[in-house]
Amino acid sequence: MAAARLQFGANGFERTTIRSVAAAASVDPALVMHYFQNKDGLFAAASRLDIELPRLSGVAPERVADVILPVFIELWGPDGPLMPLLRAASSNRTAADALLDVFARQVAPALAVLAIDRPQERAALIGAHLLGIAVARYILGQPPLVNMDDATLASWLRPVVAHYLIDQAP
Amino acid sequence: MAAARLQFGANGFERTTIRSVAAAASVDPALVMHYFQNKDGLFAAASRLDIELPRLSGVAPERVADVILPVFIELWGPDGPLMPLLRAASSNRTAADALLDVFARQVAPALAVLAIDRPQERAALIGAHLLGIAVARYILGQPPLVNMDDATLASWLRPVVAHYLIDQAP
DNA sequence: CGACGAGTTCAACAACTGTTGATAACGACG
DNA sequence: CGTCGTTATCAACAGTTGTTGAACTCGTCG
Repeated sequence: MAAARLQFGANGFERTTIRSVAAAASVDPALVMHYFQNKDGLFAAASRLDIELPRLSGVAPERVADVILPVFIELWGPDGPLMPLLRAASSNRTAADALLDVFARQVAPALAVLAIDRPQERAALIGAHLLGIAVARYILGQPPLVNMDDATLASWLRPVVAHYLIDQAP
Repeated sequence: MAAARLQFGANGFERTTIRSVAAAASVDPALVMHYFQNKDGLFAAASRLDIELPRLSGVAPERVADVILPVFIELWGPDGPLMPLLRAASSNRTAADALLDVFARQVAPALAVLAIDRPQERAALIGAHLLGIAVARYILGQPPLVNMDDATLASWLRPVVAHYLIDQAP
């Protein structure tokens, strides 16, 4: 399981083979098939996730970025549970849907309680921004974002998140 | 070439086979190999891109979003030339580096002329946000973003881009 | 005509993939 | 003791993939 998570997260779905996962676990490939029937089964098990966000109700909009960012980094970081899904999602509809589901079920509602209107749109925009930072920072490895420390990143994001939550909709 | 671009963009690197590209072009697979030596060669040729951004010098920061967005959509959209690279980048270091190169050479300088300081950081944040919207809208297919029309999206982005360009750095 | 080179096809190789069925170890339990 | 279920391994299959080298077509030029 740990080996599968590691390889799916690092290499994506197609480039991780059942054989390589089994080898990393010092186990026969057929054993992996015995527990999870499919390669899809293995992937599904490896990316099963029950993330929990901090309660946001009562948090001032200007502080939301500071509350969210640590959780965000833990989830999306190189070893975070969402990395396999994100890597796979770019060429796998099922993984993409799983990601959308996580967002719709857990992230959007948490943000929506603070939005003054159009909660879905506002949450989607915040989510897209964070997603972009995850891709740029952890997949592409863009230097300015990799080198930026988390506190600075939070400072940049603070007014943007607040804008998306409470500024007048266009 | 058109078939290759289409398939790389829709399915990513690993899931497009030389055989399927050749078949789509009604051609023998060996012919594809004859022109581009490798599958990598084919991919490189398919994602060779010389994008051109509109000149931004003189544009008011609040208008930058409106100027950039049409170009952005054309580049990152489902059939845009950057989609193959993005899909491949999630499990392919070379593609990721190619994307970073495009950004560093073409996008960042265009944005940097308007930044009041720390141009790399500011450009990277804007780029990450747009990247996130591309992933959420065109790869994941997140409903609120898919359904949002471009003008509304521009309105949301307008103050954010301006903030990243000219607001005081943290 | 004959040679040539570009365009194109054919058949095949070697490697790797997901997947399967048979089959061992082996402790638990009656 | 014998049986059972779990844990594990082995060898092998069928399909696909990137890649290769030989060969065929055909218009051009000498």
